[in-house]
Amino acid sequence: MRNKTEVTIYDIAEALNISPSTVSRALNDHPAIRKETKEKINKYAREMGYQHNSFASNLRRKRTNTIGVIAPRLDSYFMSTVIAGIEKVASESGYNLIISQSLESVTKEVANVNTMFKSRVDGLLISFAGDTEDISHLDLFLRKGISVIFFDRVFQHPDCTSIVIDNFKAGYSATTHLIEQGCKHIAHLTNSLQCSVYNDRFNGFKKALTDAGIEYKPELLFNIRLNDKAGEEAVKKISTLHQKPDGIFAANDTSAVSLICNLKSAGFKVPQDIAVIGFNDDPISRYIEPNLSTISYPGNDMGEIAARTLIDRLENKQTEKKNTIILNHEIIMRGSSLRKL
Amino acid sequence: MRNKTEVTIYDIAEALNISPSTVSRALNDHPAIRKETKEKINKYAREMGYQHNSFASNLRRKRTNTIGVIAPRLDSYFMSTVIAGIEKVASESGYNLIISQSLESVTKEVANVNTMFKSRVDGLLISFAGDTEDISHLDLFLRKGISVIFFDRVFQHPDCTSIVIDNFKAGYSATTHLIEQGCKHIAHLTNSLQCSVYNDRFNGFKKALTDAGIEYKPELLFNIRLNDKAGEEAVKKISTLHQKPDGIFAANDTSAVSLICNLKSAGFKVPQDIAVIGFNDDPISRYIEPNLSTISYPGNDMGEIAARTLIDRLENKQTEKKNTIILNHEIIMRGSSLRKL
DNA sequence: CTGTTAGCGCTTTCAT
DNA sequence: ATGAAAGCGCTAACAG
Repeated sequence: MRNKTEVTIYDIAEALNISPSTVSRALNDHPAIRKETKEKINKYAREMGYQHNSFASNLRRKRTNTIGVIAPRLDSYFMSTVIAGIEKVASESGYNLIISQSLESVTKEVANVNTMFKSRVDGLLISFAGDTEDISHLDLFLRKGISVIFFDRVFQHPDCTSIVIDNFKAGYSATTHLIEQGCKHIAHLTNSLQCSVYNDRFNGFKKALTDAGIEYKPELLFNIRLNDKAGEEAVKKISTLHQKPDGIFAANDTSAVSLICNLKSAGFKVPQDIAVIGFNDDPISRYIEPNLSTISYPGNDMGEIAARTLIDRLENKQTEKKNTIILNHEIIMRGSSLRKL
Repeated sequence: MRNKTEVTIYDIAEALNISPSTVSRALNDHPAIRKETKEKINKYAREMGYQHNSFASNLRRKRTNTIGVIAPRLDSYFMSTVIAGIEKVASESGYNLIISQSLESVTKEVANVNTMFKSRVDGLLISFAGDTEDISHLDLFLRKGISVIFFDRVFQHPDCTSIVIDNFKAGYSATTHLIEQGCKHIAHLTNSLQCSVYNDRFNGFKKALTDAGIEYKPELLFNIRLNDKAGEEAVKKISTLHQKPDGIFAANDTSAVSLICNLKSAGFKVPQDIAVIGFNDDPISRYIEPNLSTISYPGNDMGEIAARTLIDRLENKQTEKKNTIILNHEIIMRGSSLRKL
């Protein structure tokens, strides 16, 4: 497909009667090349339509200037802001990105990790699938000393920095907010607790209850898939309960919105009968009626910091090596939880 | 960072006392290698943790087995389904993906195209930014005979196949649906008409009006950015009109949903005062109240077909070379447009 | 400041 | 069915 007549540094060298190494250095802005020489070379290279061949370069330098990103899904609002943040920092620093999604399956995650390894990424950013139980699939990276940074859905590992928000505290805040609104019988809608973020939110939830003198009732913990069908299932579960909850903390906005819809269809008033708070500050939270209270999640910051941390390490600009970096969250109060309006 | 002791085909060759070429062939499942030899080599390679070095391979073969994808945005529901479709077909056929977004800016699009070219993708899939006026930035691809396929937001070009839905027909259907619901004074909310999809929808809109004996009124064409602020601006424009519209066809769901919210805040009843139909069948259309009528847009199919078309061409499995492939759409009727319910 | 030279790891023609 | 050898385009010692 490609034309055979690619312009190489040899062509430039020959035409300008200098050596290929000088051309290479000039093109890479090496300090030890005279300014005029550089200009001459750059000008000619541009004229000839020279294109840097990164394969040859990578092969030689044993680096790729590429960062791998693996996320559970790409198509949530939160994740798309994270990716945007990563992309910004990476491209500013001259790194390319390879992005893939595990679709919440550890099997695909393992495959993705292997692909990233074969692509010889210089470093890896990863947020784990919901059913990932251990991180031995990262061993091939860690054994070779290739940097791996976790974000959002993390595990504890001595060699890997994690970028997170304080999900415990956020879960605590969300629950406390419902309690302050007069809720006494609060349910929690969440995914498998295997996943760090959900487990932390759940623990924050429990602690808030305890601190308020409310007993935690296991039948009010709904473990379901937090997608757009979540509300349906949750309402089904609620209908089987003698005492209905008067407040629900949903661990993400997708499920919270679905929940509000289904609660309304089932005849519950939100927030009068049941108050709802979500998690993520997804734009949809501003369209549902009543507008959804939620926890804002700084996706952009998370992406930028994750990428910056990785790149600093790649370039040995290590500041202090922290094991966990915790970002701030905020609670956003809207109609769905404001019972005393 | 990387360990120095990468296992190469030379290491394997030496250990097994055969030539590197045989190892290379065996690893690539070349037919002219004895089965036992292959097995021996594969076994040893696995044991030694051999990893194929695609840079060396790419350098030598002058192919990358990589497809580039450029989209205006990654974070819409529609686009994420397209990407999912592309990824499925590409990975099934052994191709990697490089994905980037133009963020609706032709400047960034040009930069992305150049990056893709430097990355030496084997082929390119592209959907254009809203302000792209011509496609001369693709010349460096076309001049070298590298395949480019357009999807969704397309231009006409003799060398490039376009994968689209029939936006004219869809715009016609959407408008006709409003007319059938009794609307006589219909507005159209759309982006810059420079963009193929919006222009076609607009023309369908106009034709439907004409066919129904309704005069097209330029003051009912609202050219604005179709984001979550669109509704606000549209309602502002509506408030300046003597005769309010009784139906609005919005060219995407994001703007339609924002519009419904703002119409309601402004005291209009939807659909009684103003009926609304959107475009895309974004999940949010099922949450807004009343639920949004819309046009379903087969993102997954579009992605799969685009990738398949490109890969077939890369591998010279060209069936008939079509210039445009048109996918079917469907009209989805929900509450927001159903005035006679 | 610039040139010489030797690979990086792989594929592939040509030869056997 | 296998091997020898050349070279993809670039970089980086080392030498001057």
